[in-house]
Amino acid sequence: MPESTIDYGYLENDLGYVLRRAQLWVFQDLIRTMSPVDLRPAQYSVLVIIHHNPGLSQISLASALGIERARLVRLLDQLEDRKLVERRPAASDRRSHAMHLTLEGERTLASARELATAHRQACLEEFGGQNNYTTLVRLLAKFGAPQ
Amino acid sequence: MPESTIDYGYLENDLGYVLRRAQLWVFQDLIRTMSPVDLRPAQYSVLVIIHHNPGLSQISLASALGIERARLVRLLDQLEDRKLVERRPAASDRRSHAMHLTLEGERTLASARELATAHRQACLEEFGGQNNYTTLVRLLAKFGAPQ
DNA sequence: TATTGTTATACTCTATAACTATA
DNA sequence: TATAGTTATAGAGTATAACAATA
Repeated sequence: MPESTIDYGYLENDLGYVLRRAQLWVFQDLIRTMSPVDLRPAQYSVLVIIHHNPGLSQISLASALGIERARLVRLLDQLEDRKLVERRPAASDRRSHAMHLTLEGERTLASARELATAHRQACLEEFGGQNNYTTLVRLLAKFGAPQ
Repeated sequence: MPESTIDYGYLENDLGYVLRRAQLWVFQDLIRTMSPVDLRPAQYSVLVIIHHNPGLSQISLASALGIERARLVRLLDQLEDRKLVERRPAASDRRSHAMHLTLEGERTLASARELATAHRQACLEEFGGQNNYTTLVRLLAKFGAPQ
């Protein structure tokens, strides 16, 4: 039975359903385009946030990414094993770590950024142009955004 | 260090990042509002598709949902254990199953539908109105949609 | 040979609770 | 007491490969 005969009911007007389909597509394309630097979406976003906020704590980082601090620990373990990030002792609070990118981390992020350009272009084309893309990002940014 | 000092860099203009944040919010709200009928988003969408396409095969169902057929097996096992769906032998192809909702499955879906109304209302309010919601769904439906 | 459903495996991600060392 | 980081566990979801029954 071909897919074209499927009736999606009200699911095709369900925000959760279309969000999931879209995110699946975008993440798969991101994973594919990032494969030369071997970064998954979560790892990439960790590097971006640390780059723009050197010295921030793990709890701030987890909050910015919208993930649990327990999940962040293993993410950072992997990136630290690959010598891309560093946990340094925080000056003011000895419980806390100050997160920094290593030189290689900065280099990897720079490469990732170039690859991200190709990914963004793929999204633009898949989606139907700059205007729709911009509108979409603007509308989505209102949801669950860290204030 | 308060979150308000975080610099998200270009991440806040990254489609994958905002998609993930939005989906997280919507799914969490959906899980919360569906808790009286104990259905997760994937389970709910299974019931919806079967209801609108009684007798369809597992492979068609998996394709409609954008999940692997191996993943669907366990989803259906759970729902069948709860007597919400039935795998019946397909008339034309003895390899295949014809999926149906039980009477209790139809009742549960009807309850879920009513709860979904509250969820939709929560999304509308979180997001900022019917117009934005409709625009968003329309733009997202172009991504990775089954043709 | 190819397809449908199944089983198995490995990995990612989410959600929680509890522990330690500091505050 | 509360907080930052960690460890452990359970479940959900994703991605593959292989298998039996059937086409």
